[in-house]
Amino acid sequence: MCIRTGIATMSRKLAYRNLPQLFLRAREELLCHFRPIITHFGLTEQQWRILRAIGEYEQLEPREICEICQILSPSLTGVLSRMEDMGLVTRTRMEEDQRRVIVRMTPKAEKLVAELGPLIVEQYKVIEQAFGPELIQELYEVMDKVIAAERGPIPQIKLPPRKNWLADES
Amino acid sequence: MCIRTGIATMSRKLAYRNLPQLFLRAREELLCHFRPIITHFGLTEQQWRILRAIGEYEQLEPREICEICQILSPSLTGVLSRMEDMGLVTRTRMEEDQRRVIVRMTPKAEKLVAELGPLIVEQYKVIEQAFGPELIQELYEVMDKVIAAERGPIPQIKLPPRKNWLADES
DNA sequence: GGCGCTTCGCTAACATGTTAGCCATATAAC
DNA sequence: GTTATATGGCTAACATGTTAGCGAAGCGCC
Repeated sequence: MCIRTGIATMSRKLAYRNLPQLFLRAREELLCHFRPIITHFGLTEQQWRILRAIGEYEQLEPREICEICQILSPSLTGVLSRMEDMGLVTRTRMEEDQRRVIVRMTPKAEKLVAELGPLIVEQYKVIEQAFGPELIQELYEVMDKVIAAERGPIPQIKLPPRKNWLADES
Repeated sequence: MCIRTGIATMSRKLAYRNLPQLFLRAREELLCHFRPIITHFGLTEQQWRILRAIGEYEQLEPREICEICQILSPSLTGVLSRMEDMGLVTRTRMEEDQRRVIVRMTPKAEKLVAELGPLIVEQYKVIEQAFGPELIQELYEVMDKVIAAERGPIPQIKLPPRKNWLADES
């Protein structure tokens, strides 16, 4: 039962299996327990992801944040400038390379993280108990196989010539 | 190596484990191989999800689509009206209950699905081979445990009184 | 019939996702 | 040195995600 939607997980299912969609569902199944905490502090999911990442590395460049937080560059531009306006981060151009930028936390953001972080950990423990530590362990292992595995490039199937579906009025 | 970003999977990692983020990554790891197919036909991810769902059930109401496709109601409103403009779906109010709506595919959309669907299946097989059928099987099993499991309600931790972080200039 | 309550889809306002492409800077080739 | 190329962050345009709340329609109760 999800907090946000109030929907008991899936009354109607799809017959076919769909891994990306399962990942989406599973993500939401977890996230809906963290979201209230994050929004309570006036942050968005992405803003929290970014703060947490900077907290790990002291400072990061936008490219690195994109990679670590799974945020595309054009999105990040907006998120960072909003966070700058909120007084959570600072952006400084690098001396050596005028293209690059360094993103750091402000003291205010550090205090926020110091207060928010432990609550996330606490909620995580609650969830781990509810799911069962074995399942959580199993999840980490199988997800690592998906993400960290060394695979050759996956071939892309050939696509048929493009048809103008939108114009087709038949 | 992801098609979209061109980034070899994760050069910098986070020390802490983060399941929601792992799900996000894993989802992208798969989806980036399907996205080119979907966009080739002028559809978005969500539009394709919806067409595929309607294809299963013949007809659906918006609520049901929201649940099946993991799309929130306000998003769906927009997606559906765009799809209506594109001539892919029709929306009809129910006679018995004037609040409710029935969404159906147009013949054009059916042709599109008939052409697109097999390509997705084909690409899926390629991916399954690359990942290894055992891993895929393992994924389905563990994801089912996460999603379909009967769990009691997960308690929400107590939150501290709200502080006005944004106004705090210290 | 009137009243409170719920459900359903919707709008509004804002944040983010997604694609394409621009511009300045840096780097490599010549 | 000058040119070509690559890189990093950015803008623009559109689609979707997210929260709050509205208005009409159904439902139960009196």
